[in-house]
Amino acid sequence: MPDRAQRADTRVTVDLVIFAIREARLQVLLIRRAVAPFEGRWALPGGFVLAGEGLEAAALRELEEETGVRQVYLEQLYTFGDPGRDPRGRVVTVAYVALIAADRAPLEAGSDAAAARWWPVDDRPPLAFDHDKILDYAVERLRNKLEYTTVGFQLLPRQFTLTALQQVYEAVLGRRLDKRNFRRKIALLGILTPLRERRTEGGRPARLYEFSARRFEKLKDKGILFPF
Amino acid sequence: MPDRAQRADTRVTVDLVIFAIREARLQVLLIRRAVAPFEGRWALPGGFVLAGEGLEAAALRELEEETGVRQVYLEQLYTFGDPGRDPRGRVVTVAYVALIAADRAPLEAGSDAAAARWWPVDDRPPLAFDHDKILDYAVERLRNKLEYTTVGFQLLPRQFTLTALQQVYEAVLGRRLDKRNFRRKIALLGILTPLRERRTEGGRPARLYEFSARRFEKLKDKGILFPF
DNA sequence: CCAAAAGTGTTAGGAGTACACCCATGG
DNA sequence: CCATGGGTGTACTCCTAACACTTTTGG
Repeated sequence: MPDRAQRADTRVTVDLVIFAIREARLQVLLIRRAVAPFEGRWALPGGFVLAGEGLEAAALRELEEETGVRQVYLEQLYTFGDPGRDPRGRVVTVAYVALIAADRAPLEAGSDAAAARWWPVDDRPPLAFDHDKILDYAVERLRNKLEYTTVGFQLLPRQFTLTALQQVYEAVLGRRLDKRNFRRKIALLGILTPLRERRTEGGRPARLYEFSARRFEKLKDKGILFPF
Repeated sequence: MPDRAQRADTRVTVDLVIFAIREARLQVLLIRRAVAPFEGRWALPGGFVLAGEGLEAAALRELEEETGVRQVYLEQLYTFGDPGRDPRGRVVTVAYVALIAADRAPLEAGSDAAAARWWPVDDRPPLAFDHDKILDYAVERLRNKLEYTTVGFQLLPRQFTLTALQQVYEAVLGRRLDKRNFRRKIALLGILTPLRERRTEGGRPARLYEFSARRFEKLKDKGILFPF
């Protein structure tokens, strides 16, 4: 039987990988650490789980503290607990992924001196702790989930154009998609409600759409998904 | 800032969902609890993570303690940390899924009085703690993974017949598959090495095969998977 | 009338599904 | 020779991917 020293208590944190599409790229919100260890390095936002607080509740609390946003898509990613991942002692962290719509992303990309800013995931600084590993895994999961769920809609405002939707897929997957094939497949799913129009930059005005969760429920039962 | 009482230390456990195919059914290894809470109830095997021990290392250690097997497929499933999930206090558990080949599954299905036995997942007793939720989620994940990875081979001995492979898929997915279509798709993947023959029960001798990991590596790069 | 982005169909190839009979062995 | 499980091919449908031009607006 393990004695008390062996099954020592452990500190548990949650870390957040907060994604948004900005400037047609997949970006992640990072915090510059003000204290040791890794002082001055960029890191994923996160913090300790409080007594009597659920893991997801802790993640939501941290998310609101960092960004001010609520009611966002949040999903548990993985739990990292290697001894030595935190030089201060045994810390197990439960990583979560949050997706924020572009129009709700709170922070402008500031100067390098800012304490928090968005970074493109494929053009970012080295991170503190094992956060590079966590972020890489989050990107991989997001790519996979994009193909068989509706998480892509979480990265858009409520009303959006088909081009904007396609740009989300292209930004996350990191490759171009064929416009006609993309539109046909989306249309085939029948989960979008067309609205009125609105012009944007440059050319011909684009029709706006809304995601129809009701229709999607029926599709999920049939196992119909997002094959891009 | 949270004070000491708020970010109280927490005990961290690992719980194991150990699957095997026995009697052509998907079964799970359960332990009868000898002590409170939930004394006499069946539960997933598990235990505390030791000081200085990684999470996966703890899972492997528990697995070997329970079953004596090593070098099995092991994958982190999800982390459960609701306050109140354990009446003794705050316990966060990291759940793992292990897959054991039928010929390495150590225990015979014993009497009800045994401390550990295999149960069919769809015909099992109610479990202690939140273990029903954990097990249900594990089954769901296994079903999904079966369709786009090679985890199915982990549930078979090194040498197996195509019928045995098909039975694994049928047991996990819970539905019958067409024999000709199944064989064609497996052959198309080209990841099996045919061996010599061996008869088994009843009729015509069946050819044995081995899984060829080398060939599979190439397929993974191309995104070719298991579409059943 | 020019620039800019929106919108729209057809074709060819590959994958999935449904389906029934003969073969090799042991007893 | 019979019981038992092993092994094989075809036809139809549907999904995927490749591919280029016209339309609508603002300036």
